[in-house]
Formats: sequence, structure tokens, C-alpha cells
Amino acid sequence: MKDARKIKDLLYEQVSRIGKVFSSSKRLELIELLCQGEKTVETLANEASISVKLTSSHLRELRMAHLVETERQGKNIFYRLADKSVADLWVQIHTLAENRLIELQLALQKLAMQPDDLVPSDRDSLMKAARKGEVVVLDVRPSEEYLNAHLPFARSIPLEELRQRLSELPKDRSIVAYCRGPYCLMAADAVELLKQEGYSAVHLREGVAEWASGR
Amino acid sequence: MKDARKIKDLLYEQVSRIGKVFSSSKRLELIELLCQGEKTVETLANEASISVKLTSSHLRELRMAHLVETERQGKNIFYRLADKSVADLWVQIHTLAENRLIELQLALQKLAMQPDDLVPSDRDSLMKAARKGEVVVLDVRPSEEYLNAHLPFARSIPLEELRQRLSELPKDRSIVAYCRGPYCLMAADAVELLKQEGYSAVHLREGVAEWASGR
DNA sequence: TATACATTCTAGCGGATACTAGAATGATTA
DNA sequence: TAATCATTCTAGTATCCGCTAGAATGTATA
Repeated sequence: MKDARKIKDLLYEQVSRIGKVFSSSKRLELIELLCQGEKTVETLANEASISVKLTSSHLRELRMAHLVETERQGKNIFYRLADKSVADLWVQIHTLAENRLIELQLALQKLAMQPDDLVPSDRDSLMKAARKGEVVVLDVRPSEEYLNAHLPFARSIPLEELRQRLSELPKDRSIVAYCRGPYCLMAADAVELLKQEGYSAVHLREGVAEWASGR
Repeated sequence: MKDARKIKDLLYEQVSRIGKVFSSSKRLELIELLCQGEKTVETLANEASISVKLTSSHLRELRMAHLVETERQGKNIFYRLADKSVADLWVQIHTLAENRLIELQLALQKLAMQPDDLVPSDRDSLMKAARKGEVVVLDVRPSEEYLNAHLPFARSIPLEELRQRLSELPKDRSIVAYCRGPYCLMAADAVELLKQEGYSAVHLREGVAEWASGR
């Protein structure tokens, strides 16, 4: 049994295919977008600020690792994550990165202008308050993403419509805004706007993927 | 705020540093070895069948991503995982790989000569049987690794000593052998030997990292 | 058929990575 | 001081990756 070495190499080689998928920042961004629901190539390209062709080739990598599935709907091809565990792995990787990489911690601190912008993720008390109506949980992502999945008790006002729809929100209660996750800037923008307009608003780091992975 | 793009790029770039660490098969092998306990560079090099210098450079990558720590003990430098969550991520990545990559499933099937060599990981019933003494849980890794951590109720007989110490094992009970995890061949070898010698033996895929990650 | 969406092929560029090897350097122990 | 363990520097090779761009192809809709 001298080929034990070859067998082991083969096994680790296969696992490293998954690692390779998660080793490119643009692919990570695409994965996070796909965590919000199925999307077309064009949408993904626009959101990630890269060309359709480059998006296509990154999606090809994801497809070859069997991490995404495609479905044709008319003229468009929709991509979605092949399994919930792909989203879980994304959450676990970025959580580990946040815990271990000082550089990432510093960059994230810059995003939270005031430290109290961030809600400590005490889920139980947040959900209790939301159930009682003491706080408004606000989903500022595009409405398709809200329709695909959202936090319990959350209301949807996409960031783009927020300025016109401010009157729908109460001024006497705290508003907890969230978006796609800790690297999405929409909730931070929303909180800034709400505060300017005299609302009491805080920013929840977590998105639906982080919430669903349960940590 | 036109630099939103730059900020996002920076954030995903940082997370991709973690992905890059997990994108090399040799680094994965080193991580799995480090899941068994702290080890010197020389030990790691020998176990992974690569040169000390190459091992050193891979470990440097791990260190720069803050995933391992070093400690000098006399002439030797010991490496260990910086956090339990690194082991958890390794388990989650190889589990996802096993679920999604057909090629990996096929390769793993070859390792299990008879399908009933593998114990379905029904932990509760295994532990119940082990507690009652109905089965013997056997750790065939080197004894240092056993001393660092092992499964509940497990006995240690390193694979190298197994042939000489066969008499310590009962023939009237089932023996469940395990080693470093699903890509380690020691437990499979042990089961083969035990069966030849008339023992009733099965192979448990999981190692201590898989067990501790609780899935 | 014309159009929109999406992929593929080709080709090229610059940069990173994996591995090997020789030589020098450091730290520790005996 | 000699020996051991480990890292670093240099250098070289081969390979792969990310990205861009032009051209061709395929697929579905109107």
C-alpha cells in the first residue's frame, strides 16, 4: 500500500476545490448576493461592479464546484445557491475572518461611525421587542430579496424608496435597520438618513444568512 | 460616497485571505494534523510527506492569517491552531466538499472496501453502547494525539503497536476504530488487521475535530 | 428575423502561487 | 563549540489566476 500517499493527495485536492472558490473576493461577493435569493447574471454583475463576462466566468467556477444551480426563465438565467450549507459556510468564513484578522476589524470599525450604531446581536431580546412592537425591524434591501426571505417581524422599505416613504415610520420608536450582511452598506446609509430626519435608528450587522446560520 | 466600492473590495479581500489558506491541499492536510494537537515543523513535514522548508512556508501562510500560533519549547517550535473555530471551519469545508463533489464521494467509497466497514455516525447509540461496554472504541492514532484529546470511553492503541497488543482486545465484542478523520487511513488499516485476526471491527469516519464540531 | 440575454473561445497581460534548491542566519541545547 | 531545529533569502521554473477584449455561438422572446 504505497499509494496511500496518492489517495490522500487526491482527497485533499478535492476539498481544496471548495477552498479555491472562497479564495477570490469577487466570488465571495457573488456568494453573498446569492445568499439573498436567486439572481440573473446581469443583476449579479451590476451589484458586484464587474462585467457580465467576468461574472459569467466566476459563476462557472461556482457551478463546477457544484455550489450553485441555474434555472432558465425566459430570456434570463437565474443562479441560486445549491444548498443552504453554502450560505452557512460563507457566514462561518467571514465570521472567522472578523475574529482573526485585525485589519478586517479595523476596516469594519470605520463603517460604524458611532459605536452605538451597531446593535449587539442579542437575538432573543430583539425579537421580543419586535414582537411587542417596541422596535421596528426594517429591511432596506430591494423588495425581491425581502420577498425571498426576511427576518421575523421585519418590514420592507428599500433604501431607494426610503426618503419618499419616511412618513410610514414612527418617530416614537426605535428603528433597527438591516441589509445583506456586515459588508453591505445599505443599512448604514439608511441609519444615517433616518437619524438626519429625527428618527431613532440603529444598524443591525446581520443579514438573513447570518440569522439563519444561527450563531 | 463613491468610495463605497473601494470599501467593499477591501472587506471581501480580507475575507478571501482566509479562503486562500484553505485553497491548498497541503495546507488542508497540515490543518487536519494540527486538529489532532500541537506539533513541530518536522513532525508535520513527515506526516504530510513534504520538505521542512515547504512546510515552513505553508505554516507561514497560516500564521500570517492568524490561524495558528507558535510556541518554542527547547529546540523545537510547536504549532497549534489559534482557535477551535479553525478546526470547525475545516470540518465544515470538508463536509460540504463531501456533500457536493461527486468525485470526492467516489474516492471515499473506494476506501471503504465493504460498505459495512463504516459506522453510521449515530452518536448517541454509539456512546450508549460504549458506556455499557458493549463495544470498544479504539483510538489508533499516536499516543500523544490521544493524550491531547480523544473520544469519550476511547482506549488508545497506536496503529504501529496494534499487532503486538492484539491480546488486549476482546474477541466477543465489536471494536469501533477511529483515527484523525475521514481522510486518514490508519483506522481503515486497523480494521483490516483486526478482521484478519478474527475480531469484529468497524471503522468510524469521524475524528476528534468532527466529533467536537457537533454535526 | 431582430433583439436581449448568456456563454464560450481565443488571446494576451500581469501577478501570484507551489515547489525545489543552495546558502546564510538564529536560537537553543549539550 | 558543535549539533539540532527552524526560518529566511535568493533564485529559478512551471503553472495557474484574475481580468480585459473581440468575435462567435446559442437560446428564448417579440
